[in-house]
Amino acid sequence: MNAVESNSTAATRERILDAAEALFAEHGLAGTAVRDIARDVGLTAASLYNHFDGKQDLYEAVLERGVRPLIEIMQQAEAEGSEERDRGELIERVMQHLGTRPHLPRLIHHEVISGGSYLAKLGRTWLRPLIATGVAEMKRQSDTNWSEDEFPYVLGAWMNLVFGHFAMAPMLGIVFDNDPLAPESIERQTRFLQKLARLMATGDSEA
Amino acid sequence: MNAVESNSTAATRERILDAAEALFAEHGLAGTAVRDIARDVGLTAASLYNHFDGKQDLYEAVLERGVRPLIEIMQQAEAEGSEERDRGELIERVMQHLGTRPHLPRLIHHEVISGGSYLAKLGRTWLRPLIATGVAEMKRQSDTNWSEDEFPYVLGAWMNLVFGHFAMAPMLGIVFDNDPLAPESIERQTRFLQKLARLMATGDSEA
Amino acid sequence: MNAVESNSTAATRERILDAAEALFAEHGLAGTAVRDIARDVGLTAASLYNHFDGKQDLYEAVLERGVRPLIEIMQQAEAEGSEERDRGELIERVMQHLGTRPHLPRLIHHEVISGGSYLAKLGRTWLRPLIATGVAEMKRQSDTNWSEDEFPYVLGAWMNLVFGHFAMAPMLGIVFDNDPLAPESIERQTRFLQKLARLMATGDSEA
Amino acid sequence: MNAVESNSTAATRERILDAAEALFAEHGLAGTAVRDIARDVGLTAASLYNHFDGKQDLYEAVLERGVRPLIEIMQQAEAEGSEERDRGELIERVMQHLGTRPHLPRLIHHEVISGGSYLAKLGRTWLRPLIATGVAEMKRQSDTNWSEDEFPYVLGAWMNLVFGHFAMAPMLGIVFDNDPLAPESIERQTRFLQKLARLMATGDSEA
DNA sequence: GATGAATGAGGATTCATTCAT
DNA sequence: AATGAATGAATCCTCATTCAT
Repeated sequence: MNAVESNSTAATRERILDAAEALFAEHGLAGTAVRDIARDVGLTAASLYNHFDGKQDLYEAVLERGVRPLIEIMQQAEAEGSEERDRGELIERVMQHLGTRPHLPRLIHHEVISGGSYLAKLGRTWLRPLIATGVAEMKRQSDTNWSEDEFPYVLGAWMNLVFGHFAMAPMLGIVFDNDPLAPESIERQTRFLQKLARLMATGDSEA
Repeated sequence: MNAVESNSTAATRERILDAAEALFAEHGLAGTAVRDIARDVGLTAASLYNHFDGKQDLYEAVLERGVRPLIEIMQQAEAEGSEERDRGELIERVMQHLGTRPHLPRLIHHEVISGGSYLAKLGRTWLRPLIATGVAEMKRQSDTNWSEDEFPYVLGAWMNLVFGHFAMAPMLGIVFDNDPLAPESIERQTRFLQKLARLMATGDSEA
Repeated sequence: MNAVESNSTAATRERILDAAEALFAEHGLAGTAVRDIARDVGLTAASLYNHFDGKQDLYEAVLERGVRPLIEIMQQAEAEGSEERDRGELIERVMQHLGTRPHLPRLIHHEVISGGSYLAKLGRTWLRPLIATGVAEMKRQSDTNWSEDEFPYVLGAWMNLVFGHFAMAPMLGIVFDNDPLAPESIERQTRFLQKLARLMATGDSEA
Repeated sequence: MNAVESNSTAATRERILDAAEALFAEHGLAGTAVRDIARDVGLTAASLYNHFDGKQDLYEAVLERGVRPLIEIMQQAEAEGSEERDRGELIERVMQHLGTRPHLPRLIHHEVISGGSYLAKLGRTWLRPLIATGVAEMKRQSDTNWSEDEFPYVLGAWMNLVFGHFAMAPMLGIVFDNDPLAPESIERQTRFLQKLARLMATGDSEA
């Protein structure tokens, strides 16, 4: 009974996180009402406080849950070493993951744009080490069009290209009259980015 | 005297737009309090209502004022015809303009991410025609690595690269420890994008 | 020029009173915005203050202008003496006047129901003397069904019958599917009240 | 416990309705501040929103609660059939009820005068059927002074006489120097109206 | 006499949060 | 764990009024 009970509450917690993620992604922290999150879960606002300490706490839990797998993908790629690693494969993994959690990029964009308090943690603690590795990696590669002081720009560009596809989806959908979040759109964007990666690295689109 | 008078009231309107632009860009529509905009202008919230019909109206005026010059830059480039036009020059013009109005990309990101009501107008009325021209243009060029059905992805990528630099500035600043909005950062990003443009078009970074 | 000028301002004053009368009658003092009155006259709210000291002042001017002719009708009837006076004729005169100023009864109802400050003046200064005369008059008449202590009820009934027709017009219109303010409706109501007056006085509908 | 709980919250709702009824009757919808209603109940304005959806909703609930018993009295009288029914008794019942809820007539007057949105419902849904029955009833009676096309005027007159006594109470109180809402005043007005009813029906005040 | 701009006061409503049940 | 009720703090907005022009 206890197990079931705590299963059930863990499930509730997760459902709250799901609802919150969707709403925070769409309306941002300020634009999302606790009551609306609760409603989407089938609860009262008061009940949320049995699971989270407050709106801010819930928001951070959503970010945490969303960002962690991304970090892990990057760290794993880093750990696998440069030999086995394939630029294209990393792109694919990240795109695949974001296709599963399409709210995440918008969530992060909101946070970044607003210069939220979670931003520093995100940037300094997680992104910076990864970037360092990325730069180190680029240095070791010889087949590149970029000089060392251009590396940050290359990495920034990748960040914008990958996240932008998801975050700007509503606009892209209108402009190009398709759904950028549909699996096949993600697939095509993945291939496009892989091709671009080859171009950027070697100037050879078939490399 | 009359000129001064209308100068003064027009100036007030402009000052309100300035303050609103900064706050909306940082906190979004929901996260910005009318009273805070007013305070930044040195007015009471009530006074704003002598100049705008409400928060929503003000928000749209800010977007309108911000987006219009962008559209004009694009339309002008389009009008100049393909001979005289230089890919690199368009990138430079847009980057220069956004350097002047660094709030704009965040503003647009907010709007896009939230799927705001202004979005449809933005996309359908202004962006789509420009995209159409862009696509037509790409078709006419032979020195390209891209097939026709990849064009939208190329154009989407450019949108994300240009706007992303400004919108994600807070994060980039933390990660790379510099100020992406500083003139020389913008300059370098411009050169980076121009180089990338050459790569994307021909696979030759020195083209 | 001066004469024209002051004519024109007097006319403006009157137009303001007209607009205010209509709005106050419909929405009451609290429910009417100064700006709406101004708009109906083609002015700005600020301009009203060139003609009236404020909302309250304007309201009282409207009441004053509306009530005065009523008082005069009553006083004139009183002055004419009992011989020449005809119950039916007084009813007719009042009904005719109210047909001309159909807002007045609603205006007065608002004031009465809210126990407004003008009420006491209205009641004590003007109505009470008239009532006194009315009572005296009824006493002198022998052809009546009413005892002396019923007189106030009779007079109150008349007040409600006459004013009610106009004040309750919106409801009567719905219930009976006609327009109680149309001249012929007023005409018929007048004849109805005259017949009722004969009944009340003598019990004889043909008297 | 549950019963107490739901008693307590239902009681709060009722207390809000009581306070709102009094204030709406005196100042109308526009003239009444939600905060004042709350204060009279011993609550914060925000708390009212736990019980009602807003000012308008509360207003309609007050009207609904007030009008329903009236409708029921009329429908019951109608159902009892004409034999057992006594004109005088219906008058008495209505007067007695209004004596209990003296705010009601002013409330309705406000609504009628302002042509409020509840008015149509009131008139069309409830009053019109009753009027139809009233007219049918009058037709069946032979001892009357009125022709068929006068019936609406007779019924309108009754409406004004009964409601007017309460709605115009503040003015009547000043003019006749008594309290029209005191039980004995209501009693006397009832007897006056009954006598008037006999006069109107047969021309015989002793019938 | 008319008006645009400014404002203090207030007014309806929302919101995050607490707490007793 | 869930909730109805309560609330202080905000938020958007309206309003009557003033004043310089």
